[in-house]
Amino acid sequence: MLKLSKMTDYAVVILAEMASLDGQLLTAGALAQHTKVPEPTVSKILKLLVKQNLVASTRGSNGGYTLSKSPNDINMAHVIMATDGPVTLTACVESSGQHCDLSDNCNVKGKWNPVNQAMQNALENVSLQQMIGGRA
Amino acid sequence: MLKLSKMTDYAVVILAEMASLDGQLLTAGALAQHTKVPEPTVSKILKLLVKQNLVASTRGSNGGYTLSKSPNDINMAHVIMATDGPVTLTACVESSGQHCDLSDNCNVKGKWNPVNQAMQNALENVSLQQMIGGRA
DNA sequence: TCAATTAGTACCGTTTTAGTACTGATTAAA
DNA sequence: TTTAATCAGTACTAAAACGGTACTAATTGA
Ligand code: FES
Ligand code: FES
Repeated sequence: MLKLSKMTDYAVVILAEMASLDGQLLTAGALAQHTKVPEPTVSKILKLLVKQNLVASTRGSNGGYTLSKSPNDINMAHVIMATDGPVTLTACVESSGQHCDLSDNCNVKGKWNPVNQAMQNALENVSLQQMIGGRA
Repeated sequence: MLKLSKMTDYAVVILAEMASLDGQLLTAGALAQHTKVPEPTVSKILKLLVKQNLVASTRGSNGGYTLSKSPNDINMAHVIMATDGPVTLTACVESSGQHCDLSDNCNVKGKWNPVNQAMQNALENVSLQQMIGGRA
């Protein structure tokens, strides 16, 4: 249905909360309370975001999470990559690595690539800062 | 994963085949043979496309399907609408009609709307003609 | 009447997704 | 050194979405 997963939706809400309290080290539990997203899910998402270096974690007692970049430098394409994997509109997009059954006698082979790229670009041009209402 | 369904993928392949044989009345079976898409699936997709007035059907013996518009006037957003429903990136996009659990204290409410619109526009600007390789 | 063909609906099996649970590693503080 | 808090990683389960199929009804030309 050309939709984002709930994970991505949640991830943006969580990131937005972190941005609004920038600099603070927040635990998964605290973020769950603030955002009303179930805590185990928050934890799961934060781990994914750490892997993409969108947030930094501090382990141990008094640990927590904080943004590892400025909200201006975090874009939606990157967040989606973290939670849902790369943007690949169809199985036959080059970057997908997958093989399409129809590729032998397909009359639209490769034609999705530029469309896919356009989507990617559009998402890269939306920053977390914009998602929390800022202009820049 | 921000991907299109296989249905949409197939639909475009089928439409492209129809475009390349423009004017001819083609049965679901014939299109299945040409495209290698399983026939029942072809039938299902054609029915969806008829509902959106992208193809016209003729019933009865010697019946079949044909494009109801020029390939220039068929765009990907419309095809996606036929096979997957409207483009709604997240549950909280205005046009989705759905209600988001987090909407009460959500700090990114409504912020997906322009992004969603950008996607929609990008898809509207890709015609079937372009998908079959034509410039215009 | 008969055969071809689309229309509509309903169903099932598989895959994907969301959510949960559990164990292990790290760190600060008592 | 012990304890408690916290993140890391993995594995599992339940629910939803999706792809595919089957079946019946309606339409039309011969
Ligand atoms: S639909 Fe996959 S290669 Fe064309
Ligand atoms: S995430 Fe749904 S309203 Fe904000």
